[in-house]
Amino acid sequence: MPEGHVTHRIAGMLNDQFSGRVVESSSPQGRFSDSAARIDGRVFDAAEAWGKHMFVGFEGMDERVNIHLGLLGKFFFTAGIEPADVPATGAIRWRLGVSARDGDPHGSVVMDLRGPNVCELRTPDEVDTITSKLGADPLRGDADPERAWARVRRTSTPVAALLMDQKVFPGVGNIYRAEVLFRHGIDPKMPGKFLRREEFDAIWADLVALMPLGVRDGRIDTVRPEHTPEAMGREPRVDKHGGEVYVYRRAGQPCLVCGTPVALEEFAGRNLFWCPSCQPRHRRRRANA
DNA sequence: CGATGATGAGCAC
DNA sequence: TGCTCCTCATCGC
Repeated sequence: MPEGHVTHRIAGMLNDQFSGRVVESSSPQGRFSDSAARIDGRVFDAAEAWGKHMFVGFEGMDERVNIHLGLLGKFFFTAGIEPADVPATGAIRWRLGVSARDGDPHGSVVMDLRGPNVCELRTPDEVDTITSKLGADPLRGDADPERAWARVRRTSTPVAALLMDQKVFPGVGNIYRAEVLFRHGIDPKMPGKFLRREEFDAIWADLVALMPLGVRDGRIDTVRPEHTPEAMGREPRVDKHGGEVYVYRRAGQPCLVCGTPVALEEFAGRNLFWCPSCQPRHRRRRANA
């Protein structure tokens, strides 16, 4: 259930909680037996996030475990992973590839990984290959927006597709895509080459500002102060995705800004949400290329 | 109690 | 573009 904020949030939690600890690892479903066996009994070193990918390293081991949650994967921790819940001494246990039928993590089991797309060992070269194919991650301090702009400015690909392209905006997923386009009043179907530089800069700056809030809070909130439930005197959003948003999964409901029903269309196999009024169909513009 | 869909993405055609 | 894989809450009968 992850966009990049989840990957970065969990990498931070692992580093906070498990640094220097001996990890005992199993793969109850057998799907990730190789990875589990390789790290079993090793000392956790550090986890690093790149977009939606995570790399988990152990002392004395060049390879790292590459985890990608896909659409359905999720981490579970004992009782919210407060320090008090992690046994102070001895080995801690991770279960890589379990289901709800195996029960929630308990006792010395402090972390479960359910349903990830990927949980594989990677050599340093393989890690480089993966990360070199990703664009500049707005959640990484060293991210250079010129890499994304170089692609955006010269393609007829719609911005809605570019935002989902991990080679351009790694870590961005369906929620951040819909919300950032809404926040800047941009037609999702606008070709990248029609995006003005100042619009691109505003989108990039917004991702750099918004995504860390998702990392901090563990949910995606994108509404501006004047559109919060308190400010508008409306009921808060109740669905379990949690965050207060403008258009994501609000098809048919009135736009929080103008009241127009939020639109929904299947686009490249994914649900695309937008406000037809706040994000009017683009007029042809001078191309950037 | 089966069907559905969902914050993803690689691959075949 | 469509199929595939993964999990499980939610929905309709």
